Amino acid sequence: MVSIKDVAKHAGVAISTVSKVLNNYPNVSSDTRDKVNRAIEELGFVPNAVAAALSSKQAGRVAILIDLNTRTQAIDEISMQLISGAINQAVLMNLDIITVFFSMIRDKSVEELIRYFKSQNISGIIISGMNRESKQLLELIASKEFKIVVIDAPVYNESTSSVWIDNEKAQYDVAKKTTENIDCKKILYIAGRTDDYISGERRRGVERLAREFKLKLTVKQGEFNEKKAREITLQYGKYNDLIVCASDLMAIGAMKALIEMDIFRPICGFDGLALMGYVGKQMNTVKQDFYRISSEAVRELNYLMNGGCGRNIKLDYRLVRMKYEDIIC
Amino acid sequence: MVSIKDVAKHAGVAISTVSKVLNNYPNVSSDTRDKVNRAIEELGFVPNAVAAALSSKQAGRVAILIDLNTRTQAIDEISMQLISGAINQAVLMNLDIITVFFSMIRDKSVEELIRYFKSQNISGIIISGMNRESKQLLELIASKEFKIVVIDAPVYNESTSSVWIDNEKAQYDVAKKTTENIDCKKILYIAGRTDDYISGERRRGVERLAREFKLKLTVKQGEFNEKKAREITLQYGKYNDLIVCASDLMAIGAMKALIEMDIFRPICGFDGLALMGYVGKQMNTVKQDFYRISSEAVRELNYLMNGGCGRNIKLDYRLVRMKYEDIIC
DNA sequence: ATGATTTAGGAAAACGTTTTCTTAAATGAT
DNA sequence: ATCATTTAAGAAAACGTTTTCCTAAATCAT
Repeated sequence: MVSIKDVAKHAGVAISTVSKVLNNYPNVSSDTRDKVNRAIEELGFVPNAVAAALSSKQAGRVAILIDLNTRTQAIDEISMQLISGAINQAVLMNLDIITVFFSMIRDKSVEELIRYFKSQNISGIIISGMNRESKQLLELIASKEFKIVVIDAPVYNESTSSVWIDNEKAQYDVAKKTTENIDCKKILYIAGRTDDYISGERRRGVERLAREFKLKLTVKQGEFNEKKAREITLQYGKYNDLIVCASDLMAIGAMKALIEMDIFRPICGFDGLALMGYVGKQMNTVKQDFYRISSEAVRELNYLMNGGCGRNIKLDYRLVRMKYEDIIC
Repeated sequence: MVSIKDVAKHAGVAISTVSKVLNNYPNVSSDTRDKVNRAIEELGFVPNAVAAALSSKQAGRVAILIDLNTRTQAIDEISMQLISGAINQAVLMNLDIITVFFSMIRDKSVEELIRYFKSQNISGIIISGMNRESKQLLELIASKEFKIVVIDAPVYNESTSSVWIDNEKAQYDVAKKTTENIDCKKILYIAGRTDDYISGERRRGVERLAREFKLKLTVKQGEFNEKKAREITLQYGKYNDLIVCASDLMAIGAMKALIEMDIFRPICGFDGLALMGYVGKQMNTVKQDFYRISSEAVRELNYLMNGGCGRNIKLDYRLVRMKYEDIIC
């Protein structure tokens, strides 16, 4: 392996000079710079990022945590969007990013998590999908040992930021919009996982709607689970005028149930998955731009790691009607 | 940051002794071992993997290459399966794995690719989805600078292995099975991307079937693109008795076309995506176990990196009829 | 022309490990 | 009891960088 030492010798300069050229330091004459660059070229030298990371005490790496265990189509789509957004932004900002998958760290204690991050020189973390599995992550966030950006949960201290959309308002909006064209007295709400932060928010949104318009609201726990949503709909669907689901996946479950029972009820979902383009029915939903969300998260993490103070970044969403033609590319 | 030096001082031993304890070297008395372990405990010491990687000249890291640019549902699902399988296997084998996304390296020359891998201390690579974007990767494979496992393309030299399923036979099998219950004289085959290795294989499979059973075969290039498959089906679907597609996604496109034209033709797909459970129609397809494929790839890479010689690992597939109940979990 | 300031470039320490030698102590064989 | 062998543990070099400090030369102001 050809090292900086070889380059220095070949160019007839000191190691430190090569390093300065490599890192675009000012105090190098263009003569020397050329000489060094020529040597680099001739020797095919590639700087070793591992050594550089060890040597420089600078910030360290950024990690994005992705849940690998929840195996559903919907999660695949969201995860990949999050990953894409984060990586592209990181490349743009020249950050060393690493994708860490939950299965690698699941069931580990906070200490072990911290261990892992420390051992990997990770000092900035992006966390999405805070839920019951993430209790440890919450502890991690509280510890202030790292700079952290949380997606969709406005919990923060000075070393933590969050990137989120207003789930309460979004749920309200999409449900309201769907009621507008129909005669709606009774709403069935299929809620998300009880201990998910966003579940509470969304539920409050539909509750506010019911209150404001004096609608009868039935709330059932769907756990973000398609099958469960189907069962709930089979049981309660026909007694309601509208079925509001806290996720697209559950909306699909509800739709299947309606088809089975051969009745029609309007449904609305939440997330704006491309998957919705494949289910054959149109549906109102809240389209979240996960790609954008995680790009923003990376940008915010960079801000934190450069000494910025924690804050909440609110992003917008769009109400859309999903159908085949909207999605296919 | 507490380092091995602090541990040594605290335990009253030399640095090298701590290192020996850390790496379970034999020549350490249990007394010393205990002393060191106590110090590690008390100081909350976490070994720095970066430093260790720099110091030890050992094998280096494993990378799995995932394409991030082809933005479709199907790819999301396959990618996530590949990632899951690889990561879980790597954790099991205690390998340091890193997921590298194509967008980070796309449009870069082979030299730059090699640069990247070198700089990241990567010496083993898993490559999937060899196609026109991957020409550079082919060069990389030829270079023998790294140990490489290619998924679904049996190209190898002594430092390269491949993990694959018999695409020719699988395409033959699924198409044959679908013909069995119908009166089939004419087949429309919607092929994959011309320069994809697997496309050629699959095409040969259906050609063999046509030859053996004296069927009229019309082959059109679908490019693994749903929209294109839809268009092809709109144009040629009604003149054929069976539509065989080189991927599930194209099968979905074909299905949409049939629905639009309000005619029925049996269709078969390829891949066994969970997505197929959402499209509302049953379809025969070839189920590939991508999770298993990439676990095997990691195992094989480990074998190569330990001095093993390149070889082909053939995995099996299953013919399945995909429908809602099969998929939902 | 002189002294003060800037600048280019080098020497060497540091980052946190692993690994190779060495040495002193402990054990074994006679 | 002596010498040979094994064993535990430490010293120090190495890995490939970055960074700090220093020196000599060059530039500037007077």
